Amino acid sequence: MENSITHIASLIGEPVRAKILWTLMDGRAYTARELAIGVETTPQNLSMHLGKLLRAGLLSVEAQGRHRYYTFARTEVADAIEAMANLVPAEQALRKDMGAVPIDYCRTCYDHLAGKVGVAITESLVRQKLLVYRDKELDVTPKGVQWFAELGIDCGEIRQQRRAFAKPCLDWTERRHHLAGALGAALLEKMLEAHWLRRSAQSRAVVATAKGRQALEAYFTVQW
Amino acid sequence: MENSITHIASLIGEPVRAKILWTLMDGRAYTARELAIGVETTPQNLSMHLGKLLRAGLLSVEAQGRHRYYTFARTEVADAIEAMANLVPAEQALRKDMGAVPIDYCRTCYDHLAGKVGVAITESLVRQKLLVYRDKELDVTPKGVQWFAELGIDCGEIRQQRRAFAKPCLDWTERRHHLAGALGAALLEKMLEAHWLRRSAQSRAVVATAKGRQALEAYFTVQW
DNA sequence: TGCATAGTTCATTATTTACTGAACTGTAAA
DNA sequence: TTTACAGTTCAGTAAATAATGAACTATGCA
Repeated sequence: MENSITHIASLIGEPVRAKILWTLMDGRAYTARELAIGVETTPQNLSMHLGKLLRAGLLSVEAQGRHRYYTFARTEVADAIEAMANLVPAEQALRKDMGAVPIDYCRTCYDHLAGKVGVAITESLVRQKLLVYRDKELDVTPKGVQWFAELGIDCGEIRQQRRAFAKPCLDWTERRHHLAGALGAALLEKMLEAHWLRRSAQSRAVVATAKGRQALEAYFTVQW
Repeated sequence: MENSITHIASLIGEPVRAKILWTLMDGRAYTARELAIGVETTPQNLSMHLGKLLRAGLLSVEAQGRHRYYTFARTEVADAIEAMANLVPAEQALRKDMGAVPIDYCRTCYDHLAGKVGVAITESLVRQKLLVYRDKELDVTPKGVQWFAELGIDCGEIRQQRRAFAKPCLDWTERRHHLAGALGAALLEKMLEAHWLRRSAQSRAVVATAKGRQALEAYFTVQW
């Protein structure tokens, strides 16, 4: 019923719910049971919290058999959580609070690549002048358009999407930028498709395959 | 002591504190007493809440005689609150919760112009091809650079600033974009300087002077 | 000096809200 | 149709925290 900025902030500002949202930041859908594992609470308590997030329009559910899959209702939710994360002083470790495994090396951030590898790739693309900073945004160069096309990514097509094309996203662990937006999402998708990377079972960590390591070294000179 | 995304969200998610932060969104410094008026609580309760916001690094104080002036510690705080505001469903009125006077006509949003007038000005600049949307960002055209220069605003200089140059900010009341970022702040500053606009005493409302009305009509065809 | 004002601190009370256990619905497999 | 599992709902209880009243510090002004 009641809905306001206060209400929404109070929803995020509760440890169990914050952990739920934090888990969902990888962009995948989770069942209540799966969420309960990372969050460490009882199913009925979790259900109560999910209900609140649902009623506030932050999450959406999709029923599949006896499972109910929860995801963010819209990308703005991830944006808001990101904005809050950027308020946390750098010295303070985020994962301490979130009780997650140390996934600072290679992980996803909502739907794009983050962590040391995400930052390294982004910085390599800038160094190679395939991406450039324009004000506080990122943009592909003509050379970059060609480069992405070789990977099967059509920049013109991605630009049509409603969401931001390519924006720098401040990395929580690295405190440096990695590539976000539609282009960042497309790049991660291609890398998973090409079996360079594989998502791990329960966390936001991503592991590189043997093939992937070679490719990443060749394309971006990412040190392993 | 403790500091995390949960902690920060819970700080924002309390009605009294949310109102404090909301008041400070106009970018000005307020004393505890001034804040108590809009927030409608006792000084000692307000002091408690201000202390919490202070310790979390969201606010900063400056003592001047027996007055203590509170402001946002950094612009990221305003960004985070904005991100939360954008999560509130459109049908829901924000000011209902915040108990403010209806200031949807002409008001400031942190340090730039918002409300009906803010939106009208921004849309006029786009219509006149002085500003253009690039992906999800705004940019000045060569013609726009010249136009801003006539107002005494050096776009090249503003671009040097660390903050975003020109970004569209979703207006809470209008649900349409107004100009934010360094350029938006510079424009408001110039308008106040030229006495086109005058800030009102306690609220975020801004009133146009006779001179200002004429100028706004001439430059932007803003209907009064 | 004395008094009013601005603001804070502290102990106590009141209120909110998250958690617990038990009972309940619906789907899947034996 | 029986058992197991996924998930929710609903009581009561427990824990966290915001508000209250009184006492306190510091500045400004007569």
